[in-house]
Amino acid sequence: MFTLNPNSGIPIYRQLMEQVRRMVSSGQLQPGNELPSVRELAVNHAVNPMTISKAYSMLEAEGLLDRQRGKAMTIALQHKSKESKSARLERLQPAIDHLVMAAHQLELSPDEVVKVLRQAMDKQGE
Amino acid sequence: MFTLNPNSGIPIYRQLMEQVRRMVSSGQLQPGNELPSVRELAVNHAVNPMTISKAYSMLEAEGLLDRQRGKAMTIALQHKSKESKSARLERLQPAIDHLVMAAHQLELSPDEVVKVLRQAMDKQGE
DNA sequence: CCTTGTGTATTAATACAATAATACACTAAT
DNA sequence: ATTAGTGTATTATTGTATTAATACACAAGG
Repeated sequence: MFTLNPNSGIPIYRQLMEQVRRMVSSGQLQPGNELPSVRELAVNHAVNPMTISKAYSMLEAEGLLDRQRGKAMTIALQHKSKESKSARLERLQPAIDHLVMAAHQLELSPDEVVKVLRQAMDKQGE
Repeated sequence: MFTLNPNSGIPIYRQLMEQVRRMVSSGQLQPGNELPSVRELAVNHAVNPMTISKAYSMLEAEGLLDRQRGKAMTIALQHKSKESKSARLERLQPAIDHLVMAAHQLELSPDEVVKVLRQAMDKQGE
């Protein structure tokens, strides 16, 4: 469900927070939906449960998640179920900017970058 | 010359290492070229000199940089001046992969992503 | 009731990233 | 020779990320 890379340099709990935010933004996670349990995610990704819990707690502090004792975390009910396309494009912007910077430093043209991007995006189911 | 973001989560010295590697890969930095001084970069980016030095030292350990006492770091002479397009595309791949993941989670289509990517890339000089 | 499953608090330990303030060895130009 | 400019080593300190091992309070189902 999530992609956590322990070697990317980005803290694991931040990777998870970003991905939950994005899936809520798109509506793949809807208000009321339960998130995977802390222990399940921890085992699946070979990570300490407290690392997952830290991400969940911070998302709750943001108001994105609801917490009920003894139950799984859920997407906060008062949250808009799907953001506009422009809002989602804004969330994409950091990844765009990073790619553009890398492409310029590598002296790769827009056409070349777009080509490999389309190849990567078309591999939907794999 | 470089773009260092202290809030990205990625360690500053790793950001710098990646960018030097890319600019050598493209030939924007050629064998024998001098890098900006540690102190200059540190001041420009409001960062500790030792953080820059750490990046330089690790790149020297990789064989990418040459070091002469009392002089600026230079791009290693025995380094191929420009990598092939396929090698540069490989270096771009992590940024592509990250963008693709984000786009899927945001449920943005290839066309939508390509559109904003082209807009961002066409802002060459600003 | 009891068991299993929620998230979380606690304490300790480890590792890493970054800063700060000095100091050193060296080069190059004045 | 002096000065300014290289990178680097050193020591100390701070903050953060992560792991580990327990333990707690609660919910839900048998």
